[in-house]
Amino acid sequence: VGVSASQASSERAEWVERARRTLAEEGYRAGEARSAVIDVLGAEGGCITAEEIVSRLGRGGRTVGVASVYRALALLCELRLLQGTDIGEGSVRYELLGAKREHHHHLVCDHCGRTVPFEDRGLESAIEGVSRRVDYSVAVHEVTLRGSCPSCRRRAGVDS
Amino acid sequence: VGVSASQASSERAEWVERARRTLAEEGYRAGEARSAVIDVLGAEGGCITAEEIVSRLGRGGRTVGVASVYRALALLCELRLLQGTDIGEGSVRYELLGAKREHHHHLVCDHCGRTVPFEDRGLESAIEGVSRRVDYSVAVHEVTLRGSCPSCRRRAGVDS
DNA sequence: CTGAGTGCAAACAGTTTGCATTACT
DNA sequence: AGTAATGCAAACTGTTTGCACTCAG
Repeated sequence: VGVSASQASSERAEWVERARRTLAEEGYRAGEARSAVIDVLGAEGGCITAEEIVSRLGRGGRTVGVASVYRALALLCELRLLQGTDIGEGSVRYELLGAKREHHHHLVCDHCGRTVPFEDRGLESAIEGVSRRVDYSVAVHEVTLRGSCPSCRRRAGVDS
Repeated sequence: VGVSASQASSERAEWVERARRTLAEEGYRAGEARSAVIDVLGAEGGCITAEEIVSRLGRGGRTVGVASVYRALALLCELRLLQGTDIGEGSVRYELLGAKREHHHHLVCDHCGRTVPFEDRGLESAIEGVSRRVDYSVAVHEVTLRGSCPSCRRRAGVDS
């Protein structure tokens, strides 16, 4: 359906390794919190919120302060290893950025909140077209599609 | 540039009138706060945050509690007179919904926060295409383009 | 009159910041 | 050793809620 599921785990492992390397190269230390956050991001493959990371870490026995998680996320964004997008749920979801700089967007279920990524070449080129035409110089873009996921639609009868 | 400026004031006046009528028809009372919020929305033509409405009201001498503003906005959204979109600034921007159900999206300046609406047929059809293809049933969509507005670009030299 | 609507202040959620402590390198 | 990184708690922002008061119908 033009929808990409989560990346292969090899890809995610590669991201983790690249993140560590980049951090080191840039002179940042590998502290407990930072490493833990990178591990979770790698394990999850992105599309995750700060809170989800904190709770996942807590469950895994690694107690990490929220502040450190936010600081780690901010740093990874700054180093272009991660990108945060506000899908309008009140919290930001973070996506791994690969070398391929793939653009994907989000499909959000208004009922259960289930969020899945998708990508579409036609959409990208339409956006490129608009970007060229407007007087802002566009650096990034975000697209969110909202509706009902298959299971909520089935469960609730009519959609939306 | 395919960018629509703000609607004609007649259109906004029409919206105000329709909002009042709809509210009355649905059995809601026309209290001070509610009316004031509708007036501001009509005067601004949309693309405004709750806080902006509060401060605009304050400046105009009408003291309205934040809570009432949020409640009025929620009600208008429920009645499909208004649509809130989270552009990722931390606050939600509200747009008047006309009978024409026009789709516009946002161009946000990452430096000064200046937000302008735009519309693009090609983008809409690309989105319709994706919507048809995915397994969610898509009800609404939001697109945000981020970058530098002309004046920030001029002021800061290089963009983004 | 009477309850819908309002304002205030307190509560909340997500995120950020100050600061003393910890632990990479 | 020395400083970057961390954790805690307190601050902050945008939004929501509880509750007594008020005013539109």
